[in-house]
Amino acid sequence: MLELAVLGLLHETPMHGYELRKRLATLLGAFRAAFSYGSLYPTLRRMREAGWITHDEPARRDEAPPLTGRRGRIAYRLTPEGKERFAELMASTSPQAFEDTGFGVHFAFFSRCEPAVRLRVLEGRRRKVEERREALRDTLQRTTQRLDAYSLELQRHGLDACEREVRWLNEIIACESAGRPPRASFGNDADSSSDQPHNSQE
Amino acid sequence: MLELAVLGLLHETPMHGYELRKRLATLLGAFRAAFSYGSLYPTLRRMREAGWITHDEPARRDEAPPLTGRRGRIAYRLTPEGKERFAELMASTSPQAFEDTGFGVHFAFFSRCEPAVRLRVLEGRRRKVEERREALRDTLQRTTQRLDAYSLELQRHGLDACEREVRWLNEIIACESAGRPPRASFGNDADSSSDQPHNSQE
DNA sequence: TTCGTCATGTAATGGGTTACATGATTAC
DNA sequence: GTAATCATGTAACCCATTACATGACGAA
Repeated sequence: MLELAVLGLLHETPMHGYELRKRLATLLGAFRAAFSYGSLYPTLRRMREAGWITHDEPARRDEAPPLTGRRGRIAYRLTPEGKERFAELMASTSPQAFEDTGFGVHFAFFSRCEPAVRLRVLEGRRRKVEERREALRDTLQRTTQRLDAYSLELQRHGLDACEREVRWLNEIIACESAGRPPRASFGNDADSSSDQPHNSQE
Repeated sequence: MLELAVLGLLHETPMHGYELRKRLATLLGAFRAAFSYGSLYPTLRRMREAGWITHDEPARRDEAPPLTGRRGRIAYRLTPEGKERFAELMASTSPQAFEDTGFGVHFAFFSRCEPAVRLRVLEGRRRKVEERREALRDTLQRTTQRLDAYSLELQRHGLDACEREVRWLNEIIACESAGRPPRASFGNDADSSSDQPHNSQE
């Protein structure tokens, strides 16, 4: 997941580790705590060795220090192989992609991938959530189980969350099928028609 | 977490590994996939070595096979030290206890612990979710960030989930303060007044 | 000069998963 | 007798975390 997340962010613009981590924190904050440096930096090294990313030479101190002068930073950018790798990971239908975190990371980078891939991920996720929902309905109906009040409440809350997510997914899938990004209600009506390269409408 | 979960289940009645896992799967199914045997059995061994649990001798084949005849099963039960350990883990205010999974496990065993502990866990969780909620509101308001439509939608959905959970927690906290278990709406009106040892009503 | 934040990294550890190996019991 | 499921376990690995070490830079 970290690898995909890094590829996703660098897909747009080069960045150094520290910034990468901050951007990731806000981007994935809806469903996950920030990744730690202890996993980020080793991952960056691995990815560099694998050839997915390169780092521009850090600005040397003996040359003119760049603007605000920060010097030790290492800006990474995607290689062509990295772009391929990104597409590959986004498209992979491994069960991981439909788990909470995996799905979240995929979703966050949906604008960087093809509509067909988005649809497959969304439908995979929906299937998974529906399964969980059915399981929860089962447990709640078979009161034979005699769960205590707290466990029951937990199941109920979980079921509610599942139902809600399925509805949400359905909305988004509907948008996708209509060939447009999700509802832009709620303030931000500046429709960015710029980065929608993949839709011929049909 | 697995350790706490096992202690929690065995708190009620002895059980063998396989059953433990199934029970856990339905009990925690609302927010987590089942634990694998690969983590369950080693954990059971660790816990036995630590003295939290013991296993009754497996029924010997050369004696009368017990009823349906299953033989290899090893039923574990809690030792007094295990009970203490359970109370200790339930009461610990480590940040872990307020994470998604950690909180879920705690909540699932609320009926096995004291009201004061429940309240602390619930309030800790609420604080955590509120923090996340504020962070999400921030990101959504500072549209300066120029997130794409998908990321925006993700944040929105996340924010919604946070708000919902806070409301849910508030309900439950209200019940706790009133000295009664969560609302028993929705069918199961067989009020089990049996296992509520801690409430004098006030 | 000292403190906070930016910035990069390593070592040890943790808490789980997957895949595998084994065998008893039950139902057909 | 054979397939499904019950039941226990090990070994290898994975992906991340915590704690630690280092140091530059800007502001007080």
